[in-house]
Amino acid sequence: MHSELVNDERLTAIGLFAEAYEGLAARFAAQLAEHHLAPIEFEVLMRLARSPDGQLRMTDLSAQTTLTTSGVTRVIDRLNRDGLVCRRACPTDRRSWYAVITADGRKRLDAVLPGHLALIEEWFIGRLDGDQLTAMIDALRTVRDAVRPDATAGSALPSGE
Amino acid sequence: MHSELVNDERLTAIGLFAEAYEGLAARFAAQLAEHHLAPIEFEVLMRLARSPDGQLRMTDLSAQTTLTTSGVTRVIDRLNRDGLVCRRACPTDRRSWYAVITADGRKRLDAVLPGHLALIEEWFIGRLDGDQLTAMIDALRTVRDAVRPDATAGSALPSGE
DNA sequence: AGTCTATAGTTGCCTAGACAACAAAGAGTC
DNA sequence: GACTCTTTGTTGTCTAGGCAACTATAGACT
Repeated sequence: MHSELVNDERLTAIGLFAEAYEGLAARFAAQLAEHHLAPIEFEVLMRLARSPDGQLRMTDLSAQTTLTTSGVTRVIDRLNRDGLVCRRACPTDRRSWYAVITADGRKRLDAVLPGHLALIEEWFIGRLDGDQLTAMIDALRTVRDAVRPDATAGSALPSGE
Repeated sequence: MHSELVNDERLTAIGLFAEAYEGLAARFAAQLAEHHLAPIEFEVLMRLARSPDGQLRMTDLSAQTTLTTSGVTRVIDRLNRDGLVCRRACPTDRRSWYAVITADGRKRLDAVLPGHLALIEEWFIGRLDGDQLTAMIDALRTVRDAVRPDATAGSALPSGE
C-alpha cells in the first residue's frame, strides 16, 4: 500500500488553481485564435503596448514572460513577419535590440481587446462578488510577488500596478 | 492614437492570475524535473492514483487534462515506456483502453509528493492567512466549476471535492 | 593597448503536442 | 443481416519552443 499523500487537501487547492486558470486560458485562446493570435503573441503585444514607446528589449521580454530568449527571438520573428512588431537597434548597446509594436500591432490589439475583456467579465470577474474579488486579487498579488520577483524587467513600475 | 483598453484594470487582474499561476508552475516543474517527470506526466499519474483501481480510459484522461486524445496517447506511451503506467483492455468496449498506474508509478509519486507539498506550502498556502486562503479557494472553485463543466469524466465524484 | 569574463541575441537540433486522417468497434435503424 | 452514424484510440505531419553552441559586443582589470 502506498501513502495517502495523493489525497492531501493542499493538492486539491493547487488543483483548483490549475483547473481554473487553464480553463480560463483555453477560452481566451479560442477568442484570440479568431484574430489569428496565439496567447503568447497576445501577451507580447500587450507588454509592448504598455511599455514606454511601445518597445522592450528581447531580454526584458524574456524576463517578463515564460519564454527563454530563444523563444522570444522566434515569437518576435513571427510577429515581425506579420507586421505587428518591428526590430529597432538599441542606440547605447550594440548587442541589444528593441521589439517595437507597430501601428498594425496596436490595431490588432484594439480588435481583440473588447472580446477579451468580455470573456474576463463573463468567466472570472462577473462570477465573484466584490469582496471575493478583492480578496482573490490580494491573494494573487501576494503569490505573484513571491514567485516572480523579477517580472518587471525593463519597466519603470512594478507590473500589475 | 489608440484606445486605452490596454490599461484596463481587468487586464491587470487576469495578468496577476496568469503570473501567479505560471510562477508557481515553474517552481513545481523544476522540482518534478529532479524526479524525471514532466508536469503533464505528474498530473496524469496523480489523476490515475486518485481514480478507482488506479485507472482511467484514454478519453477520460483527455477530458480531465488540457490534452487531446492524441496527446494522451503519447504521454501514456512515455509513461508506459518508463514503467510507470501500463495499458489494459476495457472488458466491455473493445475500442477502449485503460491507462493503469503501476507500483513503480505509485513509488514515483511517493518520492515526488513530499517535496511538491512543501513547495505548495512555501509559495502558495503559507503566504496567505486563513481567511484569505478560504476566500481564494471559494473563488477558484466558482471559476473552475464555470469554465470546466466536464472535468470530472470517468470519476464518480466531482474532481476537487 | 590586451585579456578575460559576462551578457544579448540567433541558430541547429530535438521533443511535446495539436490537427487531421484513419481503422476499428459500438449503437442505432431498416 | 446490411447500412449508417458515432465514438475510441493511434499515427503522419507540422509548429512552438527549450537547450546548447555560437557570434558579437560590453565591461572590468592589468
